[in-house]
Amino acid sequence: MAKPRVIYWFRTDLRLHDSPALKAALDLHPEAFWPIWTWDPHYVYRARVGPNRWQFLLDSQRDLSESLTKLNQKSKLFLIRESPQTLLPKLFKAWKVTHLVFEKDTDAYARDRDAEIMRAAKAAGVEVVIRSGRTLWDSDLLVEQHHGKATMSISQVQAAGPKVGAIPRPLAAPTKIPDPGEMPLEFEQDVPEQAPDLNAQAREHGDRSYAQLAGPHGDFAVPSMEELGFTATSLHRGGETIARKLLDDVIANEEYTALFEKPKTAPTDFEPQATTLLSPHLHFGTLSVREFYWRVQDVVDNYRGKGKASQPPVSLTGQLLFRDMYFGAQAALGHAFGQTMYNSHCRFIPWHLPSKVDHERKQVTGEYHIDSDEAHVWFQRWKWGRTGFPWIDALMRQLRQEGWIHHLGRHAVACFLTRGGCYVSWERGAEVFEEWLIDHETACNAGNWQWLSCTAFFAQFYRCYSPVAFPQKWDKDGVFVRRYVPELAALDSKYIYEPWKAPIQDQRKAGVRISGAGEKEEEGVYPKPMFDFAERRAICLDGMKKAYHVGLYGDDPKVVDGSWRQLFDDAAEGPTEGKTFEDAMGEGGAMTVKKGPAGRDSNGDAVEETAGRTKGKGGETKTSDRRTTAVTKRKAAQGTLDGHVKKMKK
DNA sequence: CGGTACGTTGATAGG
DNA sequence: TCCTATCAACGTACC
Repeated sequence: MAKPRVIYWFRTDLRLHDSPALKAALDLHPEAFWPIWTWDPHYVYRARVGPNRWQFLLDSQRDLSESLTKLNQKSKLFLIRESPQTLLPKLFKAWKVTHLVFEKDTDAYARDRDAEIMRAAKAAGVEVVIRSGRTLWDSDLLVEQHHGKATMSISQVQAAGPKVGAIPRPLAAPTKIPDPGEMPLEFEQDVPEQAPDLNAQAREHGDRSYAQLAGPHGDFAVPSMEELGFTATSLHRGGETIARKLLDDVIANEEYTALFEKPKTAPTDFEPQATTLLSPHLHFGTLSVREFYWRVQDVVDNYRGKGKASQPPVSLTGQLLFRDMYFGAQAALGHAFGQTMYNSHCRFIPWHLPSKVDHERKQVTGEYHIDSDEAHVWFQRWKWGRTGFPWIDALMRQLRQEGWIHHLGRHAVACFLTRGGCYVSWERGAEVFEEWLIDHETACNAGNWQWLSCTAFFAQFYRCYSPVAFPQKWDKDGVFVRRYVPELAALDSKYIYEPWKAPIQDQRKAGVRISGAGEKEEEGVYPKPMFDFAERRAICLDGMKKAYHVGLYGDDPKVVDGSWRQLFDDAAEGPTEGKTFEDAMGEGGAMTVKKGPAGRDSNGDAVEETAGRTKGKGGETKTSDRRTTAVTKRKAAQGTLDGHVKKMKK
């Protein structure tokens, strides 16, 4: 029998410590061992990845590569620039590979990709070895122990997890690795199609990373930011070395580790932030989640200090349980988990700016309908931190610059965009997070957006975050706002969260004018709030109540074919303008993407929104005209309704 | 079936 | 500063 010639395919596990898959690969005692990374065009062009996450990835790859070289001078992370689906079959042959080893990835795209790779490996006579290592428990086994259903609450995870088994103690890092074999690349490179490149807007020039299979110097090196055309702004850097140092620092502080309660940490803290900043390392696998778990758990078990150690779900280990919960939901629901349409667990709410859907594939296309110009403006102002609400704007600017905001900050901006302000689809917000977060994790992002928008996991929509009151719990003087919205740095504390209330003299004294709608950045000017929050909150609350009463889910035939509109017609209250959109879903067709450009968003190239460039559709229906009028009237009535109701009750 | 307790992180008024 | 009840009210688990 031939001696094992093993490709170890790094993907979600850029580390040497505690990697079950890496251990399995080395336990084969390979004659040749190639640690590789395939530069996947799906990630480069079709996923939304902003400059700061690119920087974090390249950091992580370089650090791993150096660590591999320390174990064997001849080895490194060999980065090959081609789609794995086309590349790996060629490598199997050219390098006489006997085994392919990788860590299990339950993301919807990854499952499709890996199934294809496994078919190719079978055809080539290559044995595939897969190990779970990304979560506390194998997500598929977790689902199995939860009776084959999506894990939708933390108690379900706490019940099903132990049935899968005890969380394994971390494995040691390898102390040596075998030599790589010869690496002939005597085959054609399949150069990927760039378009559509969802990251084109953020690049300074076109992507150049596919110039050669082994990179511009033929040395299998990690691409540079320059090749990709990005400039990062974040100081949060990647790599296993940094991850382990961060973890050591957390663990060294026994009190912090043992007493940690997430809801009590301050979203307004910066330098240092109130939470661990380890999430991006979990995402790239530069830190093992099980190692994190046990290092924390050992501190908790031995804690004899003041107070009682905190417990899940608020404790540090509780945070990891949530991560496994979202992974379990995604493992059970697949592609549908990342969208409303066809998602059996996601409530249908007639949000503005709904996703366009390819009904053949039952997947969203990445584009969206502009059903309301007003909502679209609100969305853009939210994204770019110009809503006129300093708390929201500070968070969104911190997110763009640093790629990270505190969990409760994410709650604040997510609630504001969806059920507590703009009534815009959670999918729009999730896309912005996907692009800008350095710790973006598909499962957690989709899950958390569903949670905050009260479409799944959480239903108490009447608990609404105020952009004025909420941050004052931690930061009365608005130090956080002054840091990220420097226009307001000198404003008196009593106006810091509501600058529109500052008298002209106070504005002048602070060197800022509260004026305009934030169309463009102007020295010394901060926009007026884009709406009356109390009024919007009431309208949204009413819309949520109505939508909950109707009780549709994303996989309901009425949602899919557009006939849901009839259910909202008569008693429609609040923001059901969603139904004015000239969406072809109403005809039940899969033609949502096909209709020609026209309509009101044809001039809307303000949609710098990645796949945006939403081509609208012409042709308002009679119904929608009627609807628009009705809604306008209703809006006016409701603005005052909230106040009246309250006063009457008192 | 009915009632009740609970659910990681709301806002507000009042003690 | 910290605690409580109220606001108007969600779904789920469990007795």
